Amino acid sequence: MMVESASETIRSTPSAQNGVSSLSNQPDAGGGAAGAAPGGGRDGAAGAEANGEMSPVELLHFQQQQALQVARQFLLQQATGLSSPSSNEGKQPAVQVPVSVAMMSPQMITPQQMQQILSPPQLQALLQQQQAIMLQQLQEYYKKQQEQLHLQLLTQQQAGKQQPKEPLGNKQLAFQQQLLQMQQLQQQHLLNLQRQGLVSLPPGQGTVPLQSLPQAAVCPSDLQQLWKEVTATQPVEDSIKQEGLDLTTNTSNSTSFSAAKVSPPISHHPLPNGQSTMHTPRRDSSSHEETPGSHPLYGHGECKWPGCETLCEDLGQFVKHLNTEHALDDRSTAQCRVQMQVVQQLEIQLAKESERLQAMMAHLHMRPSEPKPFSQPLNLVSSASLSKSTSDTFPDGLPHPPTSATAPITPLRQGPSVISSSTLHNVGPIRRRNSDKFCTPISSELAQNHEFYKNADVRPPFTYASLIRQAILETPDRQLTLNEIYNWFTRMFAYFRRNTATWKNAVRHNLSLHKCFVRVENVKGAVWTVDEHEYQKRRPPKMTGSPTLVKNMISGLGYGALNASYQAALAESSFPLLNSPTMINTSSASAMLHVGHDDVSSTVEQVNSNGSNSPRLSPQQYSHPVHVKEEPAEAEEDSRPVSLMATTNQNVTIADDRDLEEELPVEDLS
DNA sequence: TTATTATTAAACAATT
DNA sequence: GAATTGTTTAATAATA
Repeated sequence: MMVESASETIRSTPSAQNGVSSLSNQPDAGGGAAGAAPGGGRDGAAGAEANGEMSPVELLHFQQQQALQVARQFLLQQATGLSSPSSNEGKQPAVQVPVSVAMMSPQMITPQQMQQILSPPQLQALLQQQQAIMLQQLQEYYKKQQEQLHLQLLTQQQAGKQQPKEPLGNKQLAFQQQLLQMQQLQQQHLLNLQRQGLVSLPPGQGTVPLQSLPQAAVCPSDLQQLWKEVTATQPVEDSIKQEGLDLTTNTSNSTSFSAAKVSPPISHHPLPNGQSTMHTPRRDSSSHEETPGSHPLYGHGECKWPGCETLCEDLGQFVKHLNTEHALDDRSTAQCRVQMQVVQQLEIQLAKESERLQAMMAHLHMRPSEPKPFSQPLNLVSSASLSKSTSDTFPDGLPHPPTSATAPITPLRQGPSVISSSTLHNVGPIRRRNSDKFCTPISSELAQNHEFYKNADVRPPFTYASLIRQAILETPDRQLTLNEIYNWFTRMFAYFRRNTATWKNAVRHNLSLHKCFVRVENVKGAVWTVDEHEYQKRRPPKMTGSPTLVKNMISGLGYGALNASYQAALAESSFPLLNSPTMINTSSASAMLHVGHDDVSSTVEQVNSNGSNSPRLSPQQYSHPVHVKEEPAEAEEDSRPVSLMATTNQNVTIADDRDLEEELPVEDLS
């Protein structure tokens, strides 16, 4: 009996999509969770009107409170994605965090949307990037705060000279309190990171860095020493420089150390000065470099800077525009910060969902496989009940899931990449068609991301028809009952373990709608088969550029060209997926990539999946009576994954050649 | 702008 | 009678 209780159906309306998101723009939402910073209750008073009748100490307190408030707000924004603009913007330029509400609306992107936007490897890369960025940002922020504290201390010192009656102990105490507050903020932020899974901790070490870090950063002896040096007759700049750097180094090193220590997957190496660098994937690093003729912020003739969309005719003009309009200033910095927060929110959501998945997996008694950098929550099942033999899946040792060949392709085509309120709704209900194109042969994609899709609640980027066809073709008999198709969906994709009412209806609808699915009556019921001929007709090639190109590529260049095109796409993700690098034909590959992914996809997909599973069967099922199997649906569940493994391997390696030869006579390609 | 395709929802009938 | 299976229609969105 299918469990239909998971009625949390994702509606196609953007409002419903947004409603799923647990993100909140309400300050209290985040404040309740992460805003428990000590002394937070007084911020309201501190944030009140500054009447200019304060004593120097009060003024100092006020300033410190303001700094702390800003700091807290910033951290809360970091942790919870609050978009409330800082009310102290003008008063605290050193830590101004202007946040545009409109700019923050990307936070409403749901995890599902994000998953649809980003392919598994992109999610992974994004997370890693953001981890490093956030840590770096955190370090910089604390550094600023430390410097600011020193400045305030100097001010205090001068004030103390002017008013020697002011007891030094109070100021010292206030300063210590402030440092402690900062320290607690720091703690809390790191705790948030850890709790959200952004900084993963090895078992048994969860609290060690957290506790040791702030103490190491600001221990009482440090405070004493700091106070001594600040109150001494040291030059101001020296004081700031020395102590600030010391503290910063201390803090940063601690942060970096903890991050690097507790989260080995993060390529995050502390430098002596406390700054940190990260090893970004090659694809990312290359994307940040200005390669001739392209720029990551330039596309489709317009500037991709958030909220800009300025039209630039060529790259030169764009660079000029970039240097003039988006130079290093407060605005750009703020926008960059906002963008980071946007991404971070997505990351947080992903972490939450991953955590949820882990809990689900744990609940279902699925033991995690070997830890992986950030796909760890996505590769929990290696040999659980749902999967019979995943070790058979990729015996070639290739770095398969979730690194995908579609990584740079699928999501990045999602409309304008400019994040603005006007374009945000584009990432709402994303059609599966997108990724059904763009060089995504379903069998290969499934082979590479088999584990990913099976364990992660990510919607597979294929149409229902493609999936149904794949399900049917994977069976030796190439026929499935409806229930078996259901089972295949739920077995292969975690996503389809929920919203059953929705996708099952869609499956039935597709089976009935498309002529490529042929229903064959049986004594015990009916099974569904695939009419490959109809399936190919279902998506007539739209290759407008060169109608003969497909034939040339297939018959002339052979599968090498197809493979090359695929590899060319893969090359962008620096992922050596296919094991025949010598087959790259750059010209044909680029030609194919430019002609149209849809056709490539369909062609490859056809080539890949047709006949690869059971070569002994003729693909012309539509013209022959189908042998109706009689075994019960449940009995075959255990045996099918094995065949799938063999299938997926063949698809990636040698089966395609054979399949190509078999499929070459198909006349529908022209 | 239009046509095509995919998705989702829903109603309904037939079957189990 | 309930659940499942299968068909059909419609609305909506994305894309060519």
